[in-house]
Amino acid sequence: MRKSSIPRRRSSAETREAILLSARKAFAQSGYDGAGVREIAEGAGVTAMLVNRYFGSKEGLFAEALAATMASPIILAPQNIELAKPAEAFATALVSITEKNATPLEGFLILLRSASSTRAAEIGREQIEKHHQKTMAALVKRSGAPQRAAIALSLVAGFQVMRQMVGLTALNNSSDAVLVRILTPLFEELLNGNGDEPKSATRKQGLAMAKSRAK
Amino acid sequence: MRKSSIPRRRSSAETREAILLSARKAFAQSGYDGAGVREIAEGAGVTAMLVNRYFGSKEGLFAEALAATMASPIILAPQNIELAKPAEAFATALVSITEKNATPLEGFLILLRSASSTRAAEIGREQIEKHHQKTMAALVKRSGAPQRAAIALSLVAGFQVMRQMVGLTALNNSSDAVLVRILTPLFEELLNGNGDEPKSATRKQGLAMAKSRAK
DNA sequence: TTCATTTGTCTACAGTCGTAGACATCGATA
DNA sequence: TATCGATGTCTACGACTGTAGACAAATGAA
Repeated sequence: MRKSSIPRRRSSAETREAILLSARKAFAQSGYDGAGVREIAEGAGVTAMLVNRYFGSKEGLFAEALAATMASPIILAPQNIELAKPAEAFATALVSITEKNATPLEGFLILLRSASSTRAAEIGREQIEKHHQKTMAALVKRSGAPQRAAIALSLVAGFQVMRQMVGLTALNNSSDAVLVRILTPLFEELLNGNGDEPKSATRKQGLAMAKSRAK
Repeated sequence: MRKSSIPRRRSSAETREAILLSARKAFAQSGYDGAGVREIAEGAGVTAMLVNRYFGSKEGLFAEALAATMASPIILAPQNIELAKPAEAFATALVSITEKNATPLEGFLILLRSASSTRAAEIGREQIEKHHQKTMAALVKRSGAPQRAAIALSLVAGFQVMRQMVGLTALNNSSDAVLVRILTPLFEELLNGNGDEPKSATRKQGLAMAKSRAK
């Protein structure tokens, strides 16, 4: 029986978790090919071989790390899309999440940076489409167009890429408020849709002229 | 004197061009780390060492290949942004360019797939910001906000990533017309801007809150 | 204490990478 | 024909990679 408060040097679960955490960081930063097993292991305070002992192979580790990342609530802040002003909440969440020293949206980062590896890309697509269905369900239901949700996802991914991966100076040197102000009407347009017009009370001030053109 | 129509086995310029072309393909498909010099050389019908002879190193080859790709007119179809309906032209160009069997927007692909390598990311940022200035100059000038241009660029990049790299089914299975219809008002919003309001007095009350949140 | 199980490390191997240096071959000119 | 520069290949090296197998140490139960 385990009554001691100091188990062994480490419990199996703790080590697993430490490796997964290190793997998430490393994959997000360097991609599937770029992140080395030795480097991941060092980040978790273990040896490279132990990683393979726990996850079978690097591929297995990648699948688990990506799944864990996607499942975490940080991505897309899905709890916000039910608010009264979903577009603004969406924009604010996206901007704050991609702030300079903020934790990256690991899911997208891992996915994008690993897309060059064929096997990793397959795993990634499965994960993102599964997650995509979950988090964007409300959005799809409202607009009735999965393409709309997909394009919203594209904007989120692109913004994150340009701000966190590429590091465009125009995005890094400007205040959050400016970015939110630009992004909000975009999300509004995406959330409300323009093909079907179920709700008229939704205020879209800057959108009137945009809508007139879109037939 | 060179009167013969058959020069040598190959002229220096031809070989250079062949290597660059092969490198663009390889980098777009596999990223900086993923593409090997031997593989690139084989695609050009030469040996790996000749690549280094022409470009000094893999890093030098990457810089030139990325510059050549960015300079090619395919990316962002910049000639269209001067049309009467720039937003719609922009959306149409983006959708048609990212069609299933279309030539990928190599510039972005190379950039994104190579972002894991630190050195490659630096080169890429330089290139994209240089190109960004050129192609988006009109857009920036009109809206007066470089952030707006950067976010437009984000949307373009994200859309391309999701359609060509990730291969989201919602984007691949839908008709071009639907995608254009969704994208057009977004570009319109980005092109027209709302920070400086030249034409309409519609103000934004949602902005205050956004600004208050983003400290 | 004794012993088996868990937790972890060390060494090594086969492969790939970028690339340095020596060597080969062709084309035009003298 | 003889020669020289341009064009290109061959071999090899050191540094990496993922991971297989043998070994070590700590833990809990007997």
